[in-house]
Amino acid sequence: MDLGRVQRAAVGCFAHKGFAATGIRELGAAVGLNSATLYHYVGSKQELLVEIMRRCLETMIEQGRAACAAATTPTGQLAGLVASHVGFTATNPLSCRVAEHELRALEPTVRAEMQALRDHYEQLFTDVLRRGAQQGDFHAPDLSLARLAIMEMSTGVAHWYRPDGRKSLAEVQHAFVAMSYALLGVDADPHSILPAPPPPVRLASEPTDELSDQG
Amino acid sequence: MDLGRVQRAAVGCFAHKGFAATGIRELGAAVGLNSATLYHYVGSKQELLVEIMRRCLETMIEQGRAACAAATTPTGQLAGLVASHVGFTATNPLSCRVAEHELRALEPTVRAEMQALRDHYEQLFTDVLRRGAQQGDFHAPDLSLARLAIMEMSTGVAHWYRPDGRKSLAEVQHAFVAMSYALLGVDADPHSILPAPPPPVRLASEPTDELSDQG
Amino acid sequence: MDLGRVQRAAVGCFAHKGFAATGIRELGAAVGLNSATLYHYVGSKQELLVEIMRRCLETMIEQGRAACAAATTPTGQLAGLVASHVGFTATNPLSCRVAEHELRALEPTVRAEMQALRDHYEQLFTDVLRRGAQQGDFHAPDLSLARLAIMEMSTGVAHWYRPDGRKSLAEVQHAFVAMSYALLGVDADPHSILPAPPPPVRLASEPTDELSDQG
Amino acid sequence: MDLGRVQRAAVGCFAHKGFAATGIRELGAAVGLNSATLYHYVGSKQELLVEIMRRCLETMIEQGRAACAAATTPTGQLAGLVASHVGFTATNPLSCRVAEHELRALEPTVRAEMQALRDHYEQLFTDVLRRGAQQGDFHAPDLSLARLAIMEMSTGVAHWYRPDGRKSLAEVQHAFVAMSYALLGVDADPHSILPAPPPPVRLASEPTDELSDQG
DNA sequence: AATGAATGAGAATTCATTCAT
DNA sequence: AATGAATGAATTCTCATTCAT
Repeated sequence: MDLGRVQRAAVGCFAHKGFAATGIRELGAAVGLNSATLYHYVGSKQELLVEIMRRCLETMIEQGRAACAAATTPTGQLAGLVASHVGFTATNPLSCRVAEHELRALEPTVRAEMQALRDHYEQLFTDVLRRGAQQGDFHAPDLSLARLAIMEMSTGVAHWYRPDGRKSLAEVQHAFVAMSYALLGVDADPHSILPAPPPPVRLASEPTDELSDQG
Repeated sequence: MDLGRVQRAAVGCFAHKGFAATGIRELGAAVGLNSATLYHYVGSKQELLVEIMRRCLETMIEQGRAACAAATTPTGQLAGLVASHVGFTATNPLSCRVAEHELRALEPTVRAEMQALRDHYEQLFTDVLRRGAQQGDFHAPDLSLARLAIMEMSTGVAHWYRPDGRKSLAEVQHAFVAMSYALLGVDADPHSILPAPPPPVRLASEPTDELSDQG
Repeated sequence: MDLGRVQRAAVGCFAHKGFAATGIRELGAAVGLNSATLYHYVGSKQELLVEIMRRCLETMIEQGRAACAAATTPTGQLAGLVASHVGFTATNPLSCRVAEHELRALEPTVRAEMQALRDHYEQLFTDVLRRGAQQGDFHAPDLSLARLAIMEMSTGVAHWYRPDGRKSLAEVQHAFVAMSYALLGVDADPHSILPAPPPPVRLASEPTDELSDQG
Repeated sequence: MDLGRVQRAAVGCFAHKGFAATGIRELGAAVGLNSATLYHYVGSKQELLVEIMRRCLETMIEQGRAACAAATTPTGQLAGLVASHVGFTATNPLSCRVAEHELRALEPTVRAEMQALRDHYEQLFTDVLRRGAQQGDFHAPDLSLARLAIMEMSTGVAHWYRPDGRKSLAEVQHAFVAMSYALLGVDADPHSILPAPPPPVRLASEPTDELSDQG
């Protein structure tokens, strides 16, 4: 029994029913513990959520930064960012959904902290887009609209991606890079630019199967 | 005092705090009623949510269908669908968010009903895309991926659009049609194809100002 | 059903079992209410205690001040104070015990407020003793020790007085004035000095019989 | 690590927060032990309290009896009893407060046992007073009232005495004997009668400093 | 001697809902 | 149309205690 299992059960429940609708007893049942025992692993229901979200957002930032550093041109960096984002989201769809939707469940202080992490992450995209536009690589009529579109469609991967689905992760990543290029009027071939994306990182909080998230 | 006000308060609360985290007393307070009095307007908390969601989804379908009927080519129909979707979402962002996120709060029976409405709505997009692909108007490497991307990015409008923002609604609609065309490899000029979109419909459940959704 | 009944039940329980050991369900049962219904009358368990204590202490101060004002000499004022204190304590023994013992159950802020009221009350005694000593009416070797002794023994009335006991309230009051005089070396006859003490004030929080404080 | 330290921590907590409001984990923390380890020293929370109270009450009885035996006249015995009581109370104020207030926390059986000890102790005072009255040494209008007053004011020492205070223990003892004489109309000089009181006994359960009773 | 993990019972409080007025 | 009073069920979290290690 370890914290990881508790987090996985929590993410399973939070993603499917929402934080507020998930009871602490339910979480205990999902890992086979009395609800009181959960408090040996977790300070409170809210702290449990915060740890999950923080780790998720911090990892996204790390991965995004690494992807930016791995390329030298804005075009390449954007490809890396999108591939990283899609890869991470597809690998940790439930954790990402929780991190996306449950900001509102947090008390103001921690909410601000988490919001800052998310803002920091989005800034990676904003910066790359700005640099690419300055260099004349991107030709979108409205850059900030394009950024929003790219981020929304990529984040949406969490809503439908299944690891056993019709397309491999690499294919999905490639398709989203191509779509991002299309949105930005980049005529380069994504294949030729995108470096082999690093293997996806799986969070400790991401449920490993579909068994633990029922209820 | 009427049902509309109750629904607007509810949508304000549900969108900002989530259905499960919103108390019935809180809703009463938001419209200046004792919680018991709410039950004169509403059968139960869940029914309140269901009515809101149903009206929202049904209207989306209506509008989507009308947009399809107003054009004769898949290219034009897609433009109409996207413009309609963006227009509706931007006009009713909170209602749309509720309809999008709170399916999970419903009991199985109604949830299935609502899910069916949503599926029906998405089918409008799927159909247009299929027809357009058959006619050779759309050239996306993966059509279903393109559909998901278009829907996610358009629905995302609910997350950031502000009526008093930098861009007019018509501009945003136009930009999203253009981006959809870009994703589908359509080289037509959206301006020349897009019929003047009908004026946006505002739901009775959509809060009218920013005052009622605090707390 | 009113707040008074709730307070009486609470004082009965708090006096006999202590605040911390008294459950909210128990309180509900004592007044014949579901525990949830208690929250219509009371903000929280702690607020219930605070209201009881505040009213008790404020009344003690009022009564003590009135007793001081009713006499012109320190000797007479002391008699009035002691008679008032004993009368009030004997009339509201359970409320007084709660006000005496449960300061520790309060959160720092309210505790400080209640402590201030108690200090204020004790100051009445301190002032009278000082004035009497200055005038040469009191001849105790140590005045502050005498004050402590007088207050402790008078407050102790709450621990043993029974309205149906062997002595009438007036007799007990008289005896305590006499004992206070003895402690202070006053040789006046209490009978001749003590004005007829005003009828004792009964708090709304004081249980009216021995029926409601079991459990 | 020994039982004494555990008892001292317990008395510190019980005196300041009350038995019911003190958690077993808190006690463990106060002595630097895991709460489970406490159960090597103590059978249960209640047993811990009982041992403390029993030892306290038994010692009071012993000391009181010895004081009575050390004098031959009721006047002298009373002086001894009061001096002993005040000395013991001032030396073990926290233990005495616990023994005084927490009877109510005990289950009926042990409560009866402890109550019997307390009754036994009070009987020492009652007996001396009765004998003194029979011999014409004491002239109080109401003897049982006088006994209550003497005991309450002496026990009250636990509420305010500080070893580093303005008066020495011997001075306080002497003052209380003198006040008792005053209450009983004894005109003897306490100085001439009171035998040198034995050195005060300190209980193993009495906290040794002000450090251990915080929290 | 010491502890981390575990638990059933119970703590205070809030919930959606009902109903007499 | 509106509400205060009422409640059973549920909430998060803490309790004293046990036990394998």
